[in-house]
Amino acid sequence: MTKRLPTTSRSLPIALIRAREGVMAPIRDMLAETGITEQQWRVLRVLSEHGKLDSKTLADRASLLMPSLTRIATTLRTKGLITQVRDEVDRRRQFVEITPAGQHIIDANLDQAIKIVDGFRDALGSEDYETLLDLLGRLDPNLSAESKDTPS
Amino acid sequence: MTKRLPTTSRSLPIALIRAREGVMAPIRDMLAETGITEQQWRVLRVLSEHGKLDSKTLADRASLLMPSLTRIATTLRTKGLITQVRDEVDRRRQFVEITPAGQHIIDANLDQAIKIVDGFRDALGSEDYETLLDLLGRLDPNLSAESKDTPS
DNA sequence: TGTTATTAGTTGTCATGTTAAGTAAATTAT
DNA sequence: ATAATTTACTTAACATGACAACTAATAACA
Repeated sequence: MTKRLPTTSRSLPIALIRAREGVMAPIRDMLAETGITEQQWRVLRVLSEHGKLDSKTLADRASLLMPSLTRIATTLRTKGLITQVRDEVDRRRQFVEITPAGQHIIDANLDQAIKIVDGFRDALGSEDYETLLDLLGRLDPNLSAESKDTPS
Repeated sequence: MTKRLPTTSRSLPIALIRAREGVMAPIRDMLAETGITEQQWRVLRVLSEHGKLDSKTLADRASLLMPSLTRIATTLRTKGLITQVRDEVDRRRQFVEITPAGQHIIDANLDQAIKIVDGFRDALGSEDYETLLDLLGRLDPNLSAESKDTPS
């Protein structure tokens, strides 16, 4: 009998997809009422948390590829949720900043977002929840490689 | 001080995205040489494992939405990797089956796919690897709800 | 039997993921 | 200082994800 890949139900890639789907569903539902997507929410979140950032750093922190960020930024700018200004020193770069309207969306949804996240922590139990985050982190090449800081 | 969402680095949704990216990257690289996408590979895998299936079941097992499967099936049929035949009993339904050419792609990449998957298991250690799959399963509504079967 | 509801798939639309190629500006090397 | 290279995006093209609307066929029901 030859080697076999694990059954789809025990396949790591598929397990990750399904878990992600399970987690994102309620978040998407919440955001749908606000009219923004999950990725747009992530961008606003990062900007709200870190303030003005250049596109590269923003893309990295929001786990988005640059082409995606370019389009998302266009959308968010059109919606008046962010502003973009070119760096006068290095004119290739661009800084992105959240607007009051954008911050308002964060403020209006933060509590519910926290509840959803807490719901998953409760469902797993905080111990297993932390274990899961650690294990997932070990699959992230950007983390497992440079074992560093990242203050909680 | 008000409540705050976890930092992106400890955010479950983002951790899932990044872990998925870390796992899929090498698999995508492998498949790129074959000219098929990750989703197309999943479809072929499921068909190879379960034989002829109706679209609904296939979509479910490959974790794809029906609209996506419709398009993927068109692509795979064009490439000659699957065949589709209408169910003569219930003419709404359609059966999908892998062709020898499709099976050939599976055969030609299975060993390497196994190596990649085993690589992650080794990296985590088989104990943590199983723990991870269990925890991910608990985030999947389709599993955590109907705690049943799924023989390994 | 005729109407209605349900089911299996398809199609349309918009937003992203992904990769490749293109642009403009800054940096390095000769 | 000029050419080659690198960097920070942007644009293009194709495949999916997600959701809504639509078609065809079957099942339910009055």
